[in-house]
Amino acid sequence: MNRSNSSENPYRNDSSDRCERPEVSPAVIRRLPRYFRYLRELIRRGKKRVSSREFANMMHITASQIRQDLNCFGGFGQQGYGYNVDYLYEKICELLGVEKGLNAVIIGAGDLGRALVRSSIFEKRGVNILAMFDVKPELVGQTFGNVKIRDMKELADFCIRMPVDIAVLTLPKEAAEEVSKQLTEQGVTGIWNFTGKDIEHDATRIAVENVHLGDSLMYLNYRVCQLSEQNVLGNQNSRKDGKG
Amino acid sequence: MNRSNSSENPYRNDSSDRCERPEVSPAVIRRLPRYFRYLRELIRRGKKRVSSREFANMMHITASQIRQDLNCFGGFGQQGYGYNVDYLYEKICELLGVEKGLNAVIIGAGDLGRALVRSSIFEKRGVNILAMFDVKPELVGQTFGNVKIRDMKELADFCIRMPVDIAVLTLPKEAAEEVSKQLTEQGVTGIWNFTGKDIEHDATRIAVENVHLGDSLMYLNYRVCQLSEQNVLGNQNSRKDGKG
DNA sequence: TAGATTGTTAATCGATTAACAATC
DNA sequence: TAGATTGTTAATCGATTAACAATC
Repeated sequence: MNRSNSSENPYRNDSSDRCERPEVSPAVIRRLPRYFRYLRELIRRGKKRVSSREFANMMHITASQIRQDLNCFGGFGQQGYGYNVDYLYEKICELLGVEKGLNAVIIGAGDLGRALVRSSIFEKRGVNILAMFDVKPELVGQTFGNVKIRDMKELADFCIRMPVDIAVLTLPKEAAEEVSKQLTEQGVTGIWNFTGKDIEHDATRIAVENVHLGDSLMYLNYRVCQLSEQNVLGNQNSRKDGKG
Repeated sequence: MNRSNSSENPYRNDSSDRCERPEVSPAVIRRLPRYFRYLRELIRRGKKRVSSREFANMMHITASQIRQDLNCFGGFGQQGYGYNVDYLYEKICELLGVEKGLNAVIIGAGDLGRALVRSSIFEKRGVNILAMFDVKPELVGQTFGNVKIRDMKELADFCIRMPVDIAVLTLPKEAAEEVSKQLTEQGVTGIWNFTGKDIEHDATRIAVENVHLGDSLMYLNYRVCQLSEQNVLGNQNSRKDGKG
Protein backbone atom coordinates (compact mmCIF):
# COMPACT_ATOMS: atom_id res chain seq x y z
CA MET A 1 0.00 0.00 0.00
CA ASN A 2 3.06 2.24 0.34
CA ARG A 3 2.73 3.84 -3.08
CA SER A 4 2.95 7.48 -1.95
CA ASN A 5 6.52 7.93 -3.21
CA SER A 6 5.59 6.88 -6.74
CA SER A 7 3.83 10.21 -7.18
CA GLU A 8 7.07 12.04 -6.48
CA ASN A 9 8.35 11.47 -10.00
CA PRO A 10 5.62 12.04 -12.60
CA TYR A 11 7.87 10.80 -15.42
CA ARG A 12 8.10 7.24 -14.15
CA ASN A 13 5.88 4.59 -15.68
CA ASP A 14 2.41 5.49 -14.49
CA SER A 15 1.33 2.17 -13.05
CA SER A 16 -0.46 4.13 -10.35
CA ASP A 17 -3.00 5.20 -12.97
CA ARG A 18 -4.30 1.76 -13.81
CA CYS A 19 -5.35 0.16 -10.58
CA GLU A 20 -6.03 -3.13 -12.38
CA ARG A 21 -4.27 -5.62 -14.67
CA PRO A 22 -0.70 -4.29 -14.81
CA GLU A 23 1.78 -6.06 -17.09
CA VAL A 24 2.02 -9.49 -15.48
CA SER A 25 3.45 -12.68 -16.94
CA PRO A 26 0.98 -15.10 -18.53
CA ALA A 27 2.25 -17.82 -16.18
CA VAL A 28 0.85 -15.88 -13.23
CA ILE A 29 -2.43 -14.98 -14.94
CA ARG A 30 -3.00 -18.61 -15.93
CA ARG A 31 -2.94 -19.46 -12.24
CA LEU A 32 -5.60 -16.94 -11.25
CA PRO A 33 -8.54 -19.16 -12.28
CA ARG A 34 -7.09 -21.88 -10.12
CA TYR A 35 -7.03 -19.51 -7.14
CA PHE A 36 -10.60 -18.62 -8.03
CA ARG A 37 -11.62 -22.27 -7.85
CA TYR A 38 -9.94 -22.98 -4.56
CA LEU A 39 -11.28 -19.78 -3.00
CA ARG A 40 -14.79 -20.89 -3.92
CA GLU A 41 -14.06 -24.15 -2.19
CA LEU A 42 -12.90 -22.28 0.95
CA ILE A 43 -16.07 -20.16 0.85
CA ARG A 44 -18.14 -23.30 0.46
CA ARG A 45 -16.47 -24.66 3.58
CA GLY A 46 -17.24 -21.44 5.44
CA LYS A 47 -13.59 -20.41 5.93
CA LYS A 48 -13.17 -16.71 6.60
CA ARG A 49 -9.36 -16.40 6.55
CA VAL A 50 -6.49 -18.34 5.10
CA SER A 51 -2.72 -18.02 5.32
CA SER A 52 -0.53 -18.45 2.26
CA ARG A 53 0.89 -21.55 3.92
CA GLU A 54 -2.49 -23.18 4.48
CA PHE A 55 -3.70 -22.23 1.01
CA ALA A 56 -0.48 -23.56 -0.51
CA ASN A 57 -0.86 -26.93 1.18
CA MET A 58 -4.39 -27.18 -0.13
CA MET A 59 -3.34 -26.36 -3.68
CA HIS A 60 -0.09 -28.34 -3.67
CA ILE A 61 2.05 -25.35 -4.53
CA THR A 62 4.43 -23.19 -2.45
CA ALA A 63 3.34 -20.38 -0.16
CA SER A 64 5.97 -18.22 -1.82
CA GLN A 65 4.30 -18.60 -5.16
CA ILE A 66 0.93 -17.56 -3.82
CA ARG A 67 2.32 -14.43 -2.14
CA GLN A 68 4.43 -13.60 -5.17
CA ASP A 69 1.49 -14.07 -7.54
CA LEU A 70 -0.97 -12.03 -5.52
CA ASN A 71 1.52 -9.24 -5.02
CA CYS A 72 1.71 -8.71 -8.75
CA PHE A 73 -1.68 -7.05 -8.37
CA GLY A 74 -1.29 -5.36 -5.00
CA GLY A 75 -1.38 -6.23 -1.33
CA PHE A 76 -4.44 -8.36 -0.75
CA GLY A 77 -3.30 -9.75 2.60
CA GLN A 78 -2.41 -8.50 6.02
CA GLN A 79 0.77 -9.24 7.94
CA GLY A 80 0.24 -11.48 10.93
CA TYR A 81 -3.26 -12.41 9.78
CA GLY A 82 -3.21 -13.85 6.30
CA TYR A 83 -5.84 -13.33 3.64
CA ASN A 84 -9.52 -12.63 4.09
CA VAL A 85 -11.16 -15.27 1.91
CA ASP A 86 -14.17 -13.23 0.80
CA TYR A 87 -12.08 -10.16 0.02
CA LEU A 88 -9.47 -12.13 -1.88
CA TYR A 89 -12.17 -13.92 -3.89
CA GLU A 90 -13.72 -10.57 -4.74
CA LYS A 91 -10.38 -9.22 -5.91
CA ILE A 92 -9.59 -12.27 -8.02
CA CYS A 93 -13.04 -12.05 -9.62
CA GLU A 94 -12.38 -8.39 -10.38
CA LEU A 95 -9.03 -9.19 -11.97
CA LEU A 96 -10.52 -11.94 -14.10
CA GLY A 97 -13.36 -9.64 -15.12
CA VAL A 98 -16.10 -11.93 -13.81
CA GLU A 99 -18.32 -8.98 -12.94
CA LYS A 100 -17.81 -7.42 -16.37
CA GLY A 101 -20.50 -9.69 -17.77
CA LEU A 102 -18.93 -10.18 -21.18
CA ASN A 103 -21.21 -11.30 -24.00
CA ALA A 104 -20.53 -14.32 -26.15
CA VAL A 105 -21.91 -16.23 -29.10
CA ILE A 106 -21.38 -19.90 -29.90
CA ILE A 107 -20.60 -20.64 -33.52
CA GLY A 108 -21.39 -24.20 -34.44
CA ALA A 109 -24.36 -25.96 -32.81
CA GLY A 110 -23.01 -29.50 -32.94
CA ASP A 111 -22.55 -31.84 -30.00
CA LEU A 112 -19.87 -29.75 -28.34
CA GLY A 113 -21.59 -26.41 -28.85
CA ARG A 114 -24.77 -27.81 -27.34
CA ALA A 115 -22.90 -29.42 -24.46
CA LEU A 116 -21.26 -26.10 -23.63
CA VAL A 117 -24.42 -24.01 -23.88
CA ARG A 118 -26.29 -26.38 -21.59
CA SER A 119 -23.51 -26.45 -19.02
CA SER A 120 -23.04 -23.91 -16.25
CA ILE A 121 -19.55 -23.00 -17.39
CA PHE A 122 -20.43 -19.55 -18.74
CA GLU A 123 -22.92 -18.59 -16.09
CA LYS A 124 -20.51 -19.41 -13.28
CA ARG A 125 -17.97 -17.00 -14.73
CA GLY A 126 -20.27 -14.15 -15.63
CA VAL A 127 -20.29 -14.75 -19.38
CA ASN A 128 -23.65 -14.31 -21.16
CA ILE A 129 -24.49 -16.39 -24.20
CA LEU A 130 -26.45 -14.22 -26.60
CA ALA A 131 -26.95 -16.69 -29.41
CA MET A 132 -25.76 -19.76 -31.26
CA PHE A 133 -25.13 -19.93 -34.98
CA ASP A 134 -25.08 -22.81 -37.44
CA VAL A 135 -25.17 -23.31 -41.18
CA LYS A 136 -27.57 -26.26 -41.08
CA PRO A 137 -31.13 -25.10 -41.91
CA GLU A 138 -32.69 -27.90 -39.87
CA LEU A 139 -31.00 -26.59 -36.71
CA VAL A 140 -31.87 -22.93 -37.19
CA GLY A 141 -34.72 -21.90 -34.91
CA GLN A 142 -34.15 -24.67 -32.39
CA THR A 143 -33.33 -23.78 -28.79
CA PHE A 144 -30.77 -25.32 -26.46
CA GLY A 145 -30.39 -24.19 -22.87
CA ASN A 146 -32.62 -21.17 -23.59
CA VAL A 147 -30.39 -20.06 -26.43
CA LYS A 148 -31.74 -19.85 -29.95
CA ILE A 149 -29.81 -21.19 -32.93
CA ARG A 150 -29.62 -18.61 -35.71
CA ASP A 151 -28.56 -18.87 -39.29
CA MET A 152 -24.87 -18.36 -39.87
CA LYS A 153 -25.77 -15.75 -42.47
CA GLU A 154 -27.09 -13.52 -39.70
CA LEU A 155 -23.80 -13.55 -37.80
CA ALA A 156 -22.22 -10.42 -39.28
CA ASP A 157 -25.35 -8.38 -38.77
CA PHE A 158 -25.81 -9.72 -35.25
CA CYS A 159 -22.28 -8.78 -34.24
CA ILE A 160 -22.86 -5.23 -35.42
CA ARG A 161 -26.18 -4.87 -33.60
CA MET A 162 -25.12 -6.58 -30.37
CA PRO A 163 -22.06 -6.03 -28.18
CA VAL A 164 -20.40 -9.40 -28.78
CA ASP A 165 -17.09 -9.72 -26.91
CA ILE A 166 -16.34 -13.40 -27.30
CA ALA A 167 -16.99 -16.02 -29.96
CA VAL A 168 -16.87 -19.69 -29.06
CA LEU A 169 -15.82 -21.71 -32.09
CA THR A 170 -17.26 -25.22 -32.14
CA LEU A 171 -17.42 -25.57 -35.91
CA PRO A 172 -15.29 -27.60 -38.35
CA LYS A 173 -11.65 -26.55 -38.28
CA GLU A 174 -11.65 -25.70 -41.97
CA ALA A 175 -13.87 -22.69 -41.31
CA ALA A 176 -12.05 -21.42 -38.21
CA GLU A 177 -9.54 -19.08 -39.82
CA GLU A 178 -12.04 -17.41 -42.14
CA VAL A 179 -14.73 -16.95 -39.49
CA SER A 180 -12.31 -15.54 -36.96
CA LYS A 181 -11.04 -13.02 -39.50
CA GLN A 182 -14.63 -11.83 -40.00
CA LEU A 183 -15.23 -11.68 -36.27
CA THR A 184 -12.13 -9.55 -35.75
CA GLU A 185 -13.45 -7.08 -38.30
CA GLN A 186 -16.77 -6.99 -36.49
CA GLY A 187 -15.11 -5.99 -33.23
CA VAL A 188 -15.13 -9.30 -31.39
CA THR A 189 -12.07 -9.27 -29.10
CA GLY A 190 -11.96 -12.84 -27.85
CA ILE A 191 -12.08 -16.25 -29.48
CA TRP A 192 -12.44 -19.48 -27.56
CA ASN A 193 -11.32 -21.90 -30.19
CA PHE A 194 -12.28 -25.58 -29.92
CA THR A 195 -11.56 -26.48 -33.53
CA GLY A 196 -8.19 -28.02 -32.75
CA LYS A 197 -6.42 -25.83 -35.29
CA ASP A 198 -4.41 -22.86 -34.05
CA ILE A 199 -5.79 -19.61 -35.39
CA GLU A 200 -3.37 -17.11 -36.89
CA HIS A 201 -4.26 -13.68 -35.61
CA ASP A 202 -3.09 -10.23 -34.58
CA ALA A 203 -2.73 -10.49 -30.80
CA THR A 204 -2.97 -6.74 -30.36
CA ARG A 205 -6.51 -6.79 -31.73
CA ILE A 206 -7.95 -10.08 -30.54
CA ALA A 207 -7.23 -12.64 -27.85
CA VAL A 208 -7.40 -16.25 -29.00
CA GLU A 209 -7.53 -19.15 -26.58
CA ASN A 210 -6.88 -22.36 -28.45
CA VAL A 211 -8.28 -25.37 -26.62
CA HIS A 212 -6.56 -28.55 -27.69
CA LEU A 213 -8.35 -31.44 -26.07
CA GLY A 214 -6.47 -33.81 -28.33
CA ASP A 215 -3.14 -32.56 -27.04
CA SER A 216 -4.33 -33.13 -23.51
CA LEU A 217 -5.36 -36.70 -24.34
CA MET A 218 -2.00 -37.39 -25.97
CA TYR A 219 -0.06 -36.09 -23.00
CA LEU A 220 -2.10 -38.46 -20.86
CA ASN A 221 -1.45 -41.28 -23.33
CA TYR A 222 2.30 -40.61 -23.04
CA ARG A 223 2.25 -40.80 -19.27
CA VAL A 224 0.13 -43.95 -19.22
CA CYS A 225 2.65 -45.64 -21.52
CA GLN A 226 5.45 -44.37 -19.32
CA LEU A 227 3.81 -45.81 -16.22
CA SER A 228 3.41 -49.21 -17.81
CA GLU A 229 7.04 -49.17 -18.97
CA GLN A 230 8.12 -48.30 -15.44
CA ASN A 231 6.11 -51.21 -14.10
CA VAL A 232 7.75 -53.58 -16.56
CA LEU A 233 11.19 -52.26 -15.65
CA GLY A 234 10.24 -52.32 -11.99
CA ASN A 235 9.30 -56.00 -12.22
CA GLN A 236 12.54 -56.81 -14.00
CA ASN A 237 14.44 -55.05 -11.27
CA SER A 238 12.60 -56.95 -8.54
CA ARG A 239 13.62 -60.18 -10.17
CA LYS A 240 17.21 -58.99 -10.41
CA ASP A 241 17.12 -57.83 -6.80
CA GLY A 242 15.67 -61.18 -5.76
CA LYS A 243 18.73 -62.84 -7.18
CA GLY A 244 21.38 -60.55 -5.58
CA MET B 1 24.21 -41.71 -31.83
CA ASN B 2 27.64 -41.85 -30.21
CA ARG B 3 26.57 -44.03 -27.33
CA SER B 4 29.34 -46.62 -27.57
CA ASN B 5 31.25 -45.30 -24.58
CA SER B 6 28.22 -45.69 -22.30
CA SER B 7 28.72 -49.42 -22.39
CA GLU B 8 32.19 -49.05 -20.91
CA ASN B 9 30.82 -48.56 -17.44
CA PRO B 10 27.93 -50.93 -16.70
CA TYR B 11 27.22 -49.21 -13.37
CA ARG B 12 26.18 -45.93 -14.89
CA ASN B 13 22.46 -45.17 -15.29
CA ASP B 14 21.35 -47.58 -17.96
CA SER B 15 19.55 -45.18 -20.28
CA SER B 16 20.85 -47.28 -23.17
CA ASP B 17 18.43 -50.02 -22.13
CA ARG B 18 15.22 -48.05 -22.64
CA CYS B 19 15.19 -46.84 -26.18
CA GLU B 20 12.02 -44.83 -25.54
CA ARG B 21 10.71 -42.15 -23.18
CA PRO B 22 13.78 -41.19 -21.17
CA GLU B 23 13.33 -38.71 -18.30
CA VAL B 24 12.31 -35.57 -20.12
CA SER B 25 10.74 -32.43 -18.70
CA PRO B 26 6.95 -32.15 -18.91
CA ALA B 27 7.35 -28.86 -20.79
CA VAL B 28 8.93 -30.75 -23.68
CA ILE B 29 6.44 -33.61 -23.62
CA ARG B 30 3.52 -31.18 -23.60
CA ARG B 31 4.83 -29.86 -26.91
CA LEU B 32 4.97 -33.25 -28.62
CA PRO B 33 1.25 -33.32 -29.49
CA ARG B 34 1.71 -29.93 -31.12
CA TYR B 35 4.51 -31.33 -33.27
CA PHE B 36 2.21 -34.23 -34.06
CA ARG B 37 -0.47 -31.84 -35.31
CA TYR B 38 1.82 -29.77 -37.48
CA LEU B 39 3.49 -32.85 -38.90
CA ARG B 40 0.08 -34.13 -39.97
CA GLU B 41 -0.47 -30.80 -41.65
CA LEU B 42 2.86 -31.15 -43.50
CA ILE B 43 1.90 -34.65 -44.58
CA ARG B 44 -1.47 -33.38 -45.75
CA ARG B 45 0.36 -30.83 -47.87
CA GLY B 46 2.56 -33.56 -49.31
CA LYS B 47 5.82 -32.22 -47.84
CA LYS B 48 8.56 -34.84 -47.61
CA ARG B 49 11.23 -32.93 -45.72
CA VAL B 50 11.36 -29.95 -43.40
CA SER B 51 14.17 -28.02 -41.74
CA SER B 52 13.92 -26.93 -38.14
CA ARG B 53 13.89 -23.35 -39.40
CA GLU B 54 10.96 -23.88 -41.74
CA PHE B 55 9.05 -25.90 -39.17
CA ALA B 56 9.72 -23.23 -36.55
CA ASN B 57 8.34 -20.47 -38.75
CA MET B 58 5.23 -22.51 -39.33
CA MET B 59 4.70 -23.14 -35.63
CA HIS B 60 5.75 -19.69 -34.43
CA ILE B 61 8.48 -21.02 -32.18
CA THR B 62 12.29 -21.06 -32.49
CA ALA B 63 14.27 -23.57 -34.52
CA SER B 64 16.47 -24.06 -31.49
CA GLN B 65 13.54 -25.25 -29.45
CA ILE B 66 12.53 -27.80 -32.04
CA ARG B 67 16.04 -29.24 -32.31
CA GLN B 68 16.48 -29.19 -28.56
CA ASP B 69 13.11 -30.89 -27.98
CA LEU B 70 13.59 -33.61 -30.56
CA ASN B 71 17.10 -34.34 -29.36
CA CYS B 72 15.74 -35.27 -25.96
CA PHE B 73 14.62 -38.48 -27.63
CA GLY B 74 17.47 -39.07 -30.08
CA GLY B 75 18.66 -37.81 -33.42
CA PHE B 76 15.65 -37.75 -35.73
CA GLY B 77 17.22 -35.45 -38.31
CA GLN B 78 20.15 -35.38 -40.65
CA GLN B 79 22.78 -32.65 -40.89
CA GLY B 80 22.56 -30.66 -44.09
CA TYR B 81 19.16 -32.13 -44.92
CA GLY B 82 16.70 -31.49 -42.13
CA TYR B 83 13.97 -33.84 -40.99
CA ASN B 84 12.12 -36.44 -43.02
CA VAL B 85 8.48 -35.61 -42.37
CA ASP B 86 7.10 -39.17 -42.50
CA TYR B 87 9.89 -40.55 -40.34
CA LEU B 88 9.60 -37.78 -37.78
CA TYR B 89 5.83 -38.21 -37.62
CA GLU B 90 6.29 -41.93 -37.07
CA LYS B 91 8.74 -41.30 -34.25
CA ILE B 92 6.50 -38.73 -32.55
CA CYS B 93 3.57 -41.16 -32.77
CA GLU B 94 5.74 -43.84 -31.22
CA LEU B 95 6.77 -41.55 -28.38
CA LEU B 96 3.18 -40.54 -27.68
CA GLY B 97 2.10 -44.17 -27.79
CA VAL B 98 -0.40 -43.69 -30.59
CA GLU B 99 0.21 -47.18 -31.91
CA LYS B 100 -0.19 -48.72 -28.46
CA GLY B 101 -3.96 -48.66 -28.90
CA LEU B 102 -4.82 -47.94 -25.30
CA ASN B 103 -8.32 -48.79 -24.14
CA ALA B 104 -10.63 -46.33 -22.46
CA VAL B 105 -14.04 -46.05 -20.88
CA ILE B 106 -16.16 -42.93 -20.51
CA ILE B 107 -17.80 -42.48 -17.15
CA GLY B 108 -20.80 -40.22 -17.30
CA ALA B 109 -23.01 -40.24 -20.42
CA GLY B 110 -24.19 -36.65 -20.23
CA ASP B 111 -23.81 -34.02 -22.95
CA LEU B 112 -20.04 -33.89 -22.76
CA GLY B 113 -19.53 -37.64 -22.60
CA ARG B 114 -21.72 -38.09 -25.64
CA ALA B 115 -20.02 -35.24 -27.52
CA LEU B 116 -16.64 -36.85 -26.90
CA VAL B 117 -17.68 -40.38 -27.84
CA ARG B 118 -19.18 -39.17 -31.10
CA SER B 119 -16.13 -37.10 -32.00
CA SER B 120 -13.04 -38.43 -33.76
CA ILE B 121 -10.74 -37.34 -30.95
CA PHE B 122 -10.02 -40.84 -29.65
CA GLU B 123 -9.86 -42.60 -32.97
CA LYS B 124 -7.36 -40.09 -34.38
CA ARG B 125 -4.99 -40.84 -31.54
CA GLY B 126 -5.34 -44.59 -31.38
CA VAL B 127 -7.47 -44.73 -28.25
CA ASN B 128 -10.31 -47.30 -28.24
CA ILE B 129 -13.51 -46.59 -26.35
CA LEU B 130 -14.72 -49.86 -24.87
CA ALA B 131 -17.83 -48.61 -23.09
CA MET B 132 -19.66 -45.77 -21.42
CA PHE B 133 -21.12 -45.87 -17.94
CA ASP B 134 -23.89 -43.94 -16.25
CA VAL B 135 -26.03 -44.21 -13.14
CA LYS B 136 -29.28 -43.17 -14.87
CA PRO B 137 -31.38 -46.26 -15.66
CA GLU B 138 -33.03 -44.56 -18.65
CA LEU B 139 -29.64 -44.15 -20.34
CA VAL B 140 -28.39 -47.67 -19.74
CA GLY B 141 -28.62 -49.76 -22.90
CA GLN B 142 -28.60 -46.78 -25.27
CA THR B 143 -25.83 -46.44 -27.83
CA PHE B 144 -23.88 -43.34 -28.86
CA GLY B 145 -21.28 -43.48 -31.58
CA ASN B 146 -21.38 -47.28 -31.55
CA VAL B 147 -20.62 -47.36 -27.85
CA LYS B 148 -23.09 -48.89 -25.42
CA ILE B 149 -23.97 -47.21 -22.16
CA ARG B 150 -23.71 -49.61 -19.25
CA ASP B 151 -24.86 -49.40 -15.69
CA MET B 152 -22.36 -47.79 -13.35
CA LYS B 153 -22.72 -50.83 -11.10
CA GLU B 154 -21.00 -52.94 -13.76
CA LEU B 155 -17.92 -50.71 -13.83
CA ALA B 156 -15.79 -52.55 -11.29
CA ASP B 157 -16.46 -55.91 -12.89
CA PHE B 158 -15.85 -54.52 -16.37
CA CYS B 159 -12.47 -53.10 -15.40
CA ILE B 160 -11.39 -56.46 -14.06
CA ARG B 161 -12.53 -58.37 -17.17
CA MET B 162 -11.27 -55.86 -19.74
CA PRO B 163 -7.87 -54.18 -20.09
CA VAL B 164 -8.99 -50.63 -19.31
CA ASP B 165 -6.07 -48.19 -19.40
CA ILE B 166 -7.84 -44.85 -19.31
CA ALA B 167 -11.05 -43.56 -17.75
CA VAL B 168 -12.63 -40.38 -19.06
CA LEU B 169 -14.52 -38.66 -16.27
CA THR B 170 -17.53 -36.67 -17.47
CA LEU B 171 -19.62 -37.11 -14.37
CA PRO B 172 -20.55 -34.66 -11.57
CA LYS B 173 -17.46 -33.39 -9.73
CA GLU B 174 -18.73 -34.67 -6.40
CA ALA B 175 -18.18 -38.26 -7.54
CA ALA B 176 -14.77 -37.75 -9.14
CA GLU B 177 -12.53 -38.46 -6.17
CA GLU B 178 -14.35 -41.61 -5.09
CA VAL B 179 -14.62 -43.09 -8.59
CA SER B 180 -10.98 -42.42 -9.39
CA LYS B 181 -9.92 -44.12 -6.18
CA GLN B 182 -11.86 -47.22 -7.28
CA LEU B 183 -10.40 -47.07 -10.76
CA THR B 184 -6.87 -46.94 -9.38
CA GLU B 185 -7.57 -50.09 -7.39
CA GLN B 186 -8.85 -51.77 -10.53
CA GLY B 187 -5.61 -51.09 -12.38
CA VAL B 188 -6.64 -48.12 -14.53
CA THR B 189 -3.49 -46.03 -15.04
CA GLY B 190 -4.86 -42.89 -16.64
CA ILE B 191 -7.67 -40.49 -15.86
CA TRP B 192 -8.85 -37.78 -18.21
CA ASN B 193 -10.74 -35.63 -15.80
CA PHE B 194 -13.35 -33.18 -17.09
CA THR B 195 -15.11 -32.65 -13.77
CA GLY B 196 -13.35 -29.37 -13.09
CA LYS B 197 -12.14 -30.51 -9.71
CA ASP B 198 -8.50 -31.55 -9.34
CA ILE B 199 -8.21 -35.17 -8.31
CA GLU B 200 -5.89 -36.03 -5.44
CA HIS B 201 -3.91 -39.09 -6.42
CA ASP B 202 -0.67 -41.04 -6.19
CA ALA B 203 1.23 -39.99 -9.32
CA THR B 204 3.44 -43.08 -9.20
CA ARG B 205 0.38 -45.29 -9.71
CA ILE B 206 -1.89 -43.28 -11.97
CA ALA B 207 -1.59 -40.36 -14.38
CA VAL B 208 -4.31 -37.74 -14.06
CA GLU B 209 -4.91 -35.09 -16.67
CA ASN B 210 -7.19 -32.44 -15.27
CA VAL B 211 -8.97 -30.52 -18.01
CA HIS B 212 -10.16 -27.16 -16.79
CA LEU B 213 -12.24 -25.59 -19.51
CA GLY B 214 -13.41 -22.98 -17.05
CA ASP B 215 -9.85 -21.86 -16.38
CA SER B 216 -9.29 -21.51 -20.09
CA LEU B 217 -12.41 -19.36 -20.44
CA MET B 218 -11.36 -17.15 -17.54
CA TYR B 219 -7.90 -16.60 -18.97
CA LEU B 220 -9.59 -15.51 -22.18
CA ASN B 221 -11.94 -13.28 -20.20
CA TYR B 222 -8.92 -11.62 -18.54
CA ARG B 223 -7.26 -10.88 -21.85
CA VAL B 224 -10.46 -9.55 -23.42
CA CYS B 225 -10.85 -7.14 -20.50
CA GLN B 226 -7.20 -6.20 -20.86
CA LEU B 227 -7.63 -5.47 -24.56
CA SER B 228 -10.62 -3.22 -23.93
CA GLU B 229 -8.69 -1.35 -21.19
CA GLN B 230 -5.80 -0.87 -23.57
CA ASN B 231 -8.16 0.55 -26.16
CA VAL B 232 -9.60 2.98 -23.61
CA LEU B 233 -6.10 4.01 -22.52
CA GLY B 234 -4.99 4.14 -26.13
CA ASN B 235 -7.82 6.51 -27.01
CA GLN B 236 -6.97 8.71 -24.02
CA ASN B 237 -3.36 8.81 -25.12
CA SER B 238 -4.34 9.73 -28.67
CA ARG B 239 -6.23 12.68 -27.30
CA LYS B 240 -3.29 13.70 -25.16
CA ASP B 241 -0.92 13.28 -28.09
CA GLY B 242 -3.24 15.37 -30.24
CA LYS B 243 -2.87 18.22 -27.78
CA GLY B 244 0.97 18.11 -27.44
C1' DT C 1 4.41 -6.67 23.49
C1' DA C 2 5.25 -11.20 21.16
C1' DG C 3 3.82 -14.13 17.52
C1' DA C 4 2.40 -14.64 13.09
C1' DT C 5 2.44 -13.87 8.46
C1' DT C 6 2.75 -10.87 4.70
C1' DG C 7 5.38 -8.21 1.05
C1' DT C 8 9.57 -8.11 -1.21
C1' DT C 9 14.31 -8.89 -2.30
C1' DA C 10 17.85 -12.17 -3.38
C1' DA C 11 19.15 -16.92 -4.70
C1' DT C 12 18.14 -20.84 -7.20
C1' DC C 13 16.43 -23.43 -10.58
C1' DG C 14 14.81 -24.67 -15.08
C1' DA C 15 13.64 -23.56 -19.70
C1' DT C 16 14.64 -21.13 -23.86
C1' DT C 17 17.68 -19.21 -27.15
C1' DA C 18 22.08 -18.45 -29.41
C1' DA C 19 26.15 -20.12 -31.26
C1' DC C 20 28.99 -23.22 -33.49
C1' DA C 21 31.40 -27.49 -34.32
C1' DA C 22 30.15 -31.86 -36.41
C1' DT C 23 28.64 -33.95 -40.45
C1' DC C 24 25.64 -35.10 -44.11
C1' DT D 1 34.09 -30.16 -52.17
C1' DA D 2 30.93 -26.42 -50.52
C1' DG D 3 26.59 -25.47 -48.54
C1' DA D 4 23.23 -26.57 -45.46
C1' DT D 5 21.50 -27.94 -41.31
C1' DT D 6 21.62 -30.77 -37.43
C1' DG D 7 23.17 -32.00 -32.59
C1' DT D 8 24.94 -30.03 -28.60
C1' DT D 9 27.13 -26.87 -25.54
C1' DA D 10 27.13 -22.40 -23.48
C1' DA D 11 24.64 -18.06 -22.52
C1' DT D 12 20.51 -15.88 -21.47
C1' DC D 13 16.29 -15.35 -19.80
C1' DG D 14 12.35 -16.01 -16.87
C1' DA D 15 10.00 -18.32 -13.27
C1' DT D 16 10.07 -20.38 -8.80
C1' DT D 17 11.64 -20.73 -4.20
C1' DA D 18 13.94 -19.19 -0.04
C1' DA D 19 14.81 -15.82 3.26
C1' DC D 20 13.88 -12.07 6.01
C1' DA D 21 12.62 -7.39 7.19
C1' DA D 22 8.29 -4.96 7.71
C1' DT D 23 4.18 -4.79 10.17
C1' DC D 24 -0.24 -6.17 11.73
